[in-house]
Parts: sequence; C-alpha cells; structure tokens
Amino acid sequence: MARAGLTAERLITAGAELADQVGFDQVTLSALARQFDVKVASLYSHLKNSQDLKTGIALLALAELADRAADALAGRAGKDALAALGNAYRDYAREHPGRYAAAQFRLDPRTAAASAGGRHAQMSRAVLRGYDLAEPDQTHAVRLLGSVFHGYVALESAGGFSHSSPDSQESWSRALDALDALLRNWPAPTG
Amino acid sequence: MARAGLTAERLITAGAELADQVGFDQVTLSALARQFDVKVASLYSHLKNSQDLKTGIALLALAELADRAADALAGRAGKDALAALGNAYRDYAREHPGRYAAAQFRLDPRTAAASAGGRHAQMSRAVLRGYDLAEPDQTHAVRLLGSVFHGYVALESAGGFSHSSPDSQESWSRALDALDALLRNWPAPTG
DNA sequence: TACATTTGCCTAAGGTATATAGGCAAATCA
DNA sequence: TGATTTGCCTATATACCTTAGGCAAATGTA
Repeated sequence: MARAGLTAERLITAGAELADQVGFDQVTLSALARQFDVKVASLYSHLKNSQDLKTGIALLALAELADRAADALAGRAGKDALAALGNAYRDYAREHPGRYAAAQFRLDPRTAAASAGGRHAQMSRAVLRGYDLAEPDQTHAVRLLGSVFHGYVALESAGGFSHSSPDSQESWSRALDALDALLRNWPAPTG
Repeated sequence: MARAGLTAERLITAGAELADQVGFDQVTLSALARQFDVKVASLYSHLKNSQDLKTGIALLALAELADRAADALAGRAGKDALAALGNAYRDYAREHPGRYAAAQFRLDPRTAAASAGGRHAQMSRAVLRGYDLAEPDQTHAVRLLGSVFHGYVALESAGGFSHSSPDSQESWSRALDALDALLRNWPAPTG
C-alpha cells in the first residue's frame, strides 16, 4: 500500500484550516482522516490523541498571532502601536475564526509556558511604553488592554454587534480612541 | 416500573449544576441520564435533543444573570451602578463558571430574541444614564463596557491573571476606576 | 545486494455519545 | 371501569475516540 505521507505538522495545519471552515470544536480526527483519505487509527502514529491535535492547533494560532502582532507593531509607538496591536488581534479573529478560537484553548501549564503566550504579554507591555505608566499600573493596564481586545473580538464574532447601527467598525475605532485617552490619563486608584 | 419524574425543567436545572461542576461542554445527555438513573432515550420525551438541553441551560443562565444584575443595580447610579453591574457579571462567572459559559452559547436568532439578552443591553444603557453620553456615543460605550466585562471575566477564568502579582481583584478595581474615568470624560472621535 | 529494523498505515474491537422507532406499563381522563 | 395519553424502556443505527496487533514500505547496515 502506498503511504499518505502524513506528519504531525501537516495534520495540524490541515486541522487549523478545517477549524476556520467549520469551527474549532468541529475539528475531529475523523474529519481529518477523511480529508487525507486515511483511516482514523493511522493518525495515532503522528498525534497522541485528539487533545494533542487541538493543542497543536492552539500553539500554531498563538504563534501566528504573535508574528502578526509583532509585524504590525514594528516601528510604531503610542496610539499607532495601540491600534496596530488591537487590529492585529481583531483582523486575525475575523480572517481565522477557528484559529482564534483555538488560541483560547486551555493549555496545560507546561505547554502554555512553552507557547507564544509570553510574546503576547511582552507586546502589550511594549505598547504601554508609549504611555507613562509605572508598575503596578502597567500591569493593570496590560490586563485592561487584553480584556478590551479579547472581549470586543469575542462579542463581535458572536454576532453581538451585527444587527444594529452604528456599525462595529465605528465602535471599534472609538474603543481604540477611548483606550488611548485612558492610557494618556490613567486615573489614580479610588480611595 | 416506577417513573423517575423527569421534566424539562428538572433536566435543565441539573444540567446547569453539572455545567458548573464539569464545564459546559462536558454536559451530555448521557451524564444527565446517569444522574437520574434513567436510560438516555428517556430524556427525549422531555428534550428535543442535546442542543435543546444546551439552549435551555443558556436561557436559564441569561435569565439568572439578568436577575442578579437587576438586583445589584437597583437604587444605584453613576460609578456605584457601573461597579455593581460589573461585579454582578464577574461574581456570577466565578460562582457559576459552567452557567456563565452557557450564557455565551450561540442561540438561533428567534431564541435569542426571546431570551433575557435584551434585559442585559437595557441594563448597560441604564448604567450609562449616570454619565452624559448622547447617541451614537452611548452605543459605542455600551459595546466597550460589554467588551471589558466579558473580556476580563473570560481572561480571568482562563487563568490569565492568576500566577502573577498584582492580584486580579486589584486589577479589576482599577479597571472599574478606569471605565468610570473614561465615561465621565468620553473622548471625541479622532480625526 | 541482501537482510534486519523501523516506520506508516491497516483491520479489528471496545468504549462513549447522539438519535430514532416501537413497545409496555403507569398515569390520567371519560 | 375502560380508553387514552404519557413516561420510560429495549433495540438499533450512526459517529467519534482509542488501543492492540499485523503487514508492507521505507530505511539502515553489512
């Protein structure tokens, strides 16, 4: 019998594409085996199990997203950098909804530590260097930034902003304006 | 044979509790049938299918969450109201992670329209009445508020803020401070 | 080249979950 | 009391995950 030439990498890449087409949690070993015209059991030579596949897709997405964010950030500072980072996340989620969902997949701590997660945190901090925030405010701001970016993208992709005016692009621009204003004038803690 | 006394409501309630214990997407008809010591097929007298169960849990969670938020909001205005609403969401997510996840379950448009979703939107707008925002800024602000609340809760429950200082409670307080400051001084759109 | 080893895909089989069809007994109604 | 409806059952089909064991293709070695 001829061999199909499977590798973990090809399977994970195909899984990522499948995720974008049908949703991350519709990605199954069975579907993947069908695509490669191979029996399901054959995949176990390349992947430990179904979780291993999902982890691989998550790591791929985290790395791709970090690469895009780093590209977008290069040479920018201040509000330009803020918008670039936010747009990198939002655009990625819109172009690759399945991969974006994969990036939220809960990784075990060791895997997470080896992932591109750290680069994401570093980039948020890089954006904040354009503003004047000392610790611990910088950490608070990193968390707020992440919350707005992730929250907006999640609600938008869930269709939360779709059937009403003003359109979502406008609200997004204003959210970036608002974050910029906030970071330039970060409030002291309330008594 | 004695009857088990199942109803859709009992199944959905038990499903919600199961969701909090093991996670929303581990809620299965099989697990539920085991709990009630009944065969899986018997559940189909009360629920159309597995999606029907999940929809029921989602509607339950949306309604509970809206009730809590309404309670928290009663008699408050301005920053008090803002914090009350935010805390209602965050506390609910921490006490009932499975139900909170269920509230994110994608509903078909007709079901969504009949859900407590509208009450949630109304409550955000009620909070904003304590600030001075005319349309369309009010809508932009509603969306930002939702993004921060949902985004923070999602990242926190994913463990994003857990293994580092400052602690998450502090960042949350500062996020509420920041939102309040922002709403009191909402920036004009950028050229 | 010949043979041994490793690797890749296979069949077989067992487990879990969803879903439908059809039956029988309990509950309800006339 | 008898007729009807309702609730739970068994049986069956499908889909997915996973492990075990086998054989042939690919690779390494003499």
